[in-house]
Amino acid sequence: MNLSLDDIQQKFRGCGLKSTPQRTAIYRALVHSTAHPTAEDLFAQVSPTYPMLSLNTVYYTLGVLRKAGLVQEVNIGHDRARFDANLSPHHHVICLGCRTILDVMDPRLNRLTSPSGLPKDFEITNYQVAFRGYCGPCRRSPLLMAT
Amino acid sequence: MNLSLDDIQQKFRGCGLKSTPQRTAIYRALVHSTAHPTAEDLFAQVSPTYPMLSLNTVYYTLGVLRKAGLVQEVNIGHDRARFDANLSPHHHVICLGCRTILDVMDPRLNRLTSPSGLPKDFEITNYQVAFRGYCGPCRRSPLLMAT
DNA sequence: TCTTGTTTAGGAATCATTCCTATGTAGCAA
DNA sequence: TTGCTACATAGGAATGATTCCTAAACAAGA
Ligand SMILES: [Mn+2]
Ligand SMILES: [Mn+2]
Ligand SMILES: [Zn+2]
Ligand SMILES: [Zn+2]
Repeated sequence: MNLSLDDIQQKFRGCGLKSTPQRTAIYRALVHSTAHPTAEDLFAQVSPTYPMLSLNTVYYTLGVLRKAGLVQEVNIGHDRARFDANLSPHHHVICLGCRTILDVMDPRLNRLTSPSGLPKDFEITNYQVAFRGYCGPCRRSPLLMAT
Repeated sequence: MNLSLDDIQQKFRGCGLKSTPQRTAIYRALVHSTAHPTAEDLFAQVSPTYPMLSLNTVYYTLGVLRKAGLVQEVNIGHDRARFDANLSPHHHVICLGCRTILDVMDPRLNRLTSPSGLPKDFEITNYQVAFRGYCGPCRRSPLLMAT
């Protein structure tokens, strides 16, 4: 993941998106992260360089990028939304202790066939596997384990 | 799913849970549903028979039942929480139009092996496959399709 | 029956996200 | 280069699901 500012502007133009400093910075922070950050995480990361940045703009920008297909929302749990600029087909493993989300790129998981027992007229567009468990550090300090 | 009131009281006692009319009614409504209802759905369903019921109690009860292992939260999207009393290992298919959640019982999905590329000390406790797409009715009225 | 810890109802609080709106600006065309 | 216009931004208010708080009710065991 090493996109230059020019690459990003290129990408924005290709999608018919205006290129603004805030938008570029937010997308860049997301592309360079593998942590599946929240809107607030991104706000905290970009804020120092753009002190006027509003959290609202982060939400708006993420919405725009999502509609443009540059960003996906990772739907883990019903708590706060987390975002991912990694568009290659992949899956996730979530630590129930620290809520870390790791990418799972195992190609075997991308070859699941349509499941049996579906209504015939249901059309599946994609699927995602979510593994849950506890990472090493969280296993060693079980005090913090969530229910 | 045809649990009598006695069966439910039995089950509660087996888990060390007190048996109250509200708790029984809420669990019964959930057991008899395959719609993965929200707390408010359950409140609306049980309310007519218990006019004094508080939505708060529904949340509290669902929390108790979840901790007791009688109910699972189905983590689809980060919007409102939906609940499931079906404890047999199964997966879900979600219609992105009407947000319906259907059970997927295909046994092949319960035999996925641990994915490659995980940190060695990560311990996976379970996983869930979420298929997304559009059901027949939603495909035929694309006006309502969500982004 | 008495006691006690749990459960309930209802109201207030929280907090992520969305809505509203005035101002700013990117990108295009003259 | 300049001006226009639609889109973007900031900031404050509103929303809505969920949680917190507290007093009263009650299930279950002694
Ligand atoms: Mn990812
Ligand atoms: Mn289910
Ligand atoms: Zn962890
Ligand atoms: Zn549908």
